[in-house]
Amino acid sequence: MENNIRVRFAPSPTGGLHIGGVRTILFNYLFAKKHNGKFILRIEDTDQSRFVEGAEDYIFNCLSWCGIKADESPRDGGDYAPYRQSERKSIYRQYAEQLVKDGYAYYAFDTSEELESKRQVIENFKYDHHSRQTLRNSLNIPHEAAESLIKEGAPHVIRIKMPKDENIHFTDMIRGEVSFNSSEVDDKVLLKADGMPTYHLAVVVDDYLMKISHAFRGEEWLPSAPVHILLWKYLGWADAMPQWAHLPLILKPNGHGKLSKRDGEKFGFPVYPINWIEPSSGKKADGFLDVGFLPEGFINMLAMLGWNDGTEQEIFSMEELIEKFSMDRIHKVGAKFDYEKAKWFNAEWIKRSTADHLMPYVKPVLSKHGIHDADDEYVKTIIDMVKERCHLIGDFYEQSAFFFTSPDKYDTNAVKPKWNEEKASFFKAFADDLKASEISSSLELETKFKDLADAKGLKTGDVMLPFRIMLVGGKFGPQVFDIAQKIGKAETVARIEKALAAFN
RNA sequence: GGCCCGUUCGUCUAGGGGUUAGGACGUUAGAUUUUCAUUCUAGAAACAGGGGUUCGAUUCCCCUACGGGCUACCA
Repeated sequence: MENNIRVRFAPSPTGGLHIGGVRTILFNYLFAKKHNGKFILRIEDTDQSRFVEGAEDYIFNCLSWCGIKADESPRDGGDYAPYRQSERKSIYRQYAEQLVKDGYAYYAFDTSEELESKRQVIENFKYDHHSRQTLRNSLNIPHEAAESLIKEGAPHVIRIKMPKDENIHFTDMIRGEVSFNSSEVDDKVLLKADGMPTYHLAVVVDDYLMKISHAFRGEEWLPSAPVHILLWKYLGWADAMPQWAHLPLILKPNGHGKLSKRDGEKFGFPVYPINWIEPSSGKKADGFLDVGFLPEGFINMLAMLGWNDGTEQEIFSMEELIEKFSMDRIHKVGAKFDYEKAKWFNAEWIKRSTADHLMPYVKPVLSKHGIHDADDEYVKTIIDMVKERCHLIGDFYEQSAFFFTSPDKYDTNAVKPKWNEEKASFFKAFADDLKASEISSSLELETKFKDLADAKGLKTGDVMLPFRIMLVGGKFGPQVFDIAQKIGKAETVARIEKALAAFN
């Protein structure tokens, strides 16, 4: 089915893509897919001073891990290439000049330093309809003078000339009617001195040229929406203007401000999908992938932060999200991030996943801890045995290491106080007994264990825990006889004998 | 400061003129698991405040308070 829904997002490769950005992208993507439209990814790399090498790859890696693929992007191509703003530089100037010619914008020659010093002297200084008459711009100096200044190569920017006291209103898909008074908004720079456009110009020009139908972005853009609305009008494209949606922000867990990149370290949870090396400090910040999230759990958690389908369902796959997604159920308010709940989503996904699906995630974890050559089928049965007690992928190591290696340390506090000669002799006899017999099921093993305990005049309960400690090392793990059966008779005997030596 | 957006358990949220205000995370207690986790059962826990409108307001309107966003030649 072909339609004209074209949704876009434009991340900037200036710093890692954090979860707020990913969620905005996710909502863009869900809406596009829901309506059989196209999801377009443009790269906002016009701020060269903050551009970070490798950051664009990083964005694509993150999205790929999340299972989000753009229909058009610098990587995937499309009808409106190029998709990097830096490569579209030549396009923007002509539109900025057109605005100047039509009287909607002007050249300004003030340097950043000059404006900065004004800001320090004048409280709440704004470049607006009041102050522009006193500043160095083409509205105040003769036309010819301005022209020649530009010819001489004098540094200049192009600013929008915001009208005085005009009511600018538009309909936001999430907030409904929103209105601003144009006098409140300053004369934003559209084209910078280096010839690059600012976001304000670029977003309008690109959205127009790329035939974008829906423009979704974070709530932090709401105050500059009037600039963009005016630009659509001034460029004569009012009829083609996309529908707007300003998505709520993700807030810090304590509610004080929007979640920032530094909060990961501060609060002890990841803020990036996959690990990101902060260019300024060289510090590596683990991502959700690194701490053991499944992409399904991550996406599910993000989607539920500010959206729900109106039922009590909380677990959604990407396919279900696409099917059930609707704009009118997106919240207006920012949501505080809750890492505990995030982990719960992940645990649910681990429990619901098959061993086959989990294999590629679990294997590297085991291998990191030196468990390399385990048989795949064996690992799969182990995964099914322990997955319900794992919240993060890394938990698979602690929960299953004893299936592969004999414990080196024992929780002796759990055994020692009640340890005695009788128990020692029971285990010795049990080990000897095992050596001499064929065991095929855990039930058979259990019966043998209990019978022997009876014969020795011991309560089964008194020797169960020591047995577990011998096999596992601690008070955790699945059914003890299942473990014994899994690791096999020889290994069970070996572990009993090894532990016996350690306990005495 | 100005402008904009918002406010239901600690957190994520459902609801909507008359409800015992529902669910989930977390938390507490209990059961199951002779361990731990899972699972199950039960409990504590919310409509920011004040004015209207109305027979009736958590729901609609206004004000206040509080929170968030923006206020760059950053996005």
